[in-house]
Amino acid sequence: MENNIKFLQTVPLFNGIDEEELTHLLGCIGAKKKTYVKNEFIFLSGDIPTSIGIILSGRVQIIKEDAFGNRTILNDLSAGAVFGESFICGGKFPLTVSAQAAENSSILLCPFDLLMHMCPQACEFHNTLIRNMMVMVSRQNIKLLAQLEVTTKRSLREKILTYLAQLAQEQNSATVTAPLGRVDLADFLGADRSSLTRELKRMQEEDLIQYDKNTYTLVNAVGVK
Amino acid sequence: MENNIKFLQTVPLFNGIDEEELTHLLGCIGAKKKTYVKNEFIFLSGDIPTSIGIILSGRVQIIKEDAFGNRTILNDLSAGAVFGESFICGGKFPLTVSAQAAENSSILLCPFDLLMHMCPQACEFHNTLIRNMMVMVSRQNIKLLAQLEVTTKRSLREKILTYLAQLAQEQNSATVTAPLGRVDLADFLGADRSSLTRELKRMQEEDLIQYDKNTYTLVNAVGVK
DNA sequence: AGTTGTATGTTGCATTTGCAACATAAAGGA
DNA sequence: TCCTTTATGTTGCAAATGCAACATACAACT
Repeated sequence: MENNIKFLQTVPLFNGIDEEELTHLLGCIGAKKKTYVKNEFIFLSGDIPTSIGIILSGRVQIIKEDAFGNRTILNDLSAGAVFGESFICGGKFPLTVSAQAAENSSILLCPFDLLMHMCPQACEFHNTLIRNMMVMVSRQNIKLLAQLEVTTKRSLREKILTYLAQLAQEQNSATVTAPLGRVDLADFLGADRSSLTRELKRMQEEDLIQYDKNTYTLVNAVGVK
Repeated sequence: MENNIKFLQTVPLFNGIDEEELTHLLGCIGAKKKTYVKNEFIFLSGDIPTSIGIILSGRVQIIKEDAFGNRTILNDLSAGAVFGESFICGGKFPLTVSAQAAENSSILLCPFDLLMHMCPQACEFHNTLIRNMMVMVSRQNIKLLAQLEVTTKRSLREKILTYLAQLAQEQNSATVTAPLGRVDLADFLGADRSSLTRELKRMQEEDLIQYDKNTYTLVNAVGVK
């Protein structure tokens, strides 16, 4: 666990909390390390969570599956990311989404339930933790708004362009590398995979974009160099 | 302002903060009441906000407009609601959305910028405020996830059914009243208004739903009475 | 009541899109 | 290396959908 502590100190959630405090905290609440194989579910929609998850290594996707088997990827998280916190911090809501290991992953499960709901005087760094959490959830919020901007677009082409424009802004380049393959990207956009490929091809033919695998270049992009 | 204090005490953000503290707080940070006429913008996309808004009366919509003039309604808020907080609490991000008065409204603008970023020892109730904010932003997060569930649906019919199912769960009834009219609902679903009307009509013909104005009944709904 | 502006309903039409089915390519394991 | 699995590309087709244009209904204001 010791080498994990060093890593955990770099995680935004534990900003401003020193090594001893962190060691004490994790022991005190009974955090447990657990490994998951690819495609294994970490949290399941419908459960009432008591722990947040912190990714020590690997990759986790937050997904939503409906009765028809349609899958939507809501988030794609890598080492250092925290998940499940909204449902804990909002006050014990049943999960409306699932967390699934996108590859073999090592997760630290922290029973934050008590921590978030007990009296604020519990520990001196308790308030720091809540403040960090507020910042993280707020940013997550902004991220969700960005995704909504994509998914509410009326045509697939607009969705693709909006998504690529967001990546371009993040990566500050008109040539961007998407973290998702075709299957996952289609799920993210809320579209059919074959429709996505088809539209990408059309857009390339019309010289709107150029792409190879998961690298895309916006041609005549405005606002980015 | 006195009668506003009574009202503000009922707002979740100020949970656990008593009248004197609240009066002091608002004076200290320089909160200002301002009125807006219908359709007036309160916050504009691109601005870096320094205040959060609290609705004293009226109705405010959080919207996103793109270059083509497509408008998406991200949220529809009434008295007591707070907006703009994610961009303050996440750490001074430029707004990616706008806030617009949906009817004549009275708004309390609270310069929370400093408050959220200054040293935690500022006031004794400062930590209460941050905790409240964390809970609110987390819930907002869950709400955004619900909206994503709707907008990522692959067909308009599924979007409508998902939206109505969510309302049915909230209102615990198979007959629900939507807070949005056709125009706004179409924007919310990310669809064309005429397509929405057409699909609603078809669904009624197929006896999936029944509706009149903004009241909808799910026929053969599962999970609700 | 009359006027104006906005919300809503309706319809034809071209286009987009999901869906299914199949081919090919790439990746991972035995 | 071979085999299996998964990802990706391709295409035909029917259905869904955006769009434009217009009619009607409703609400607000004078």
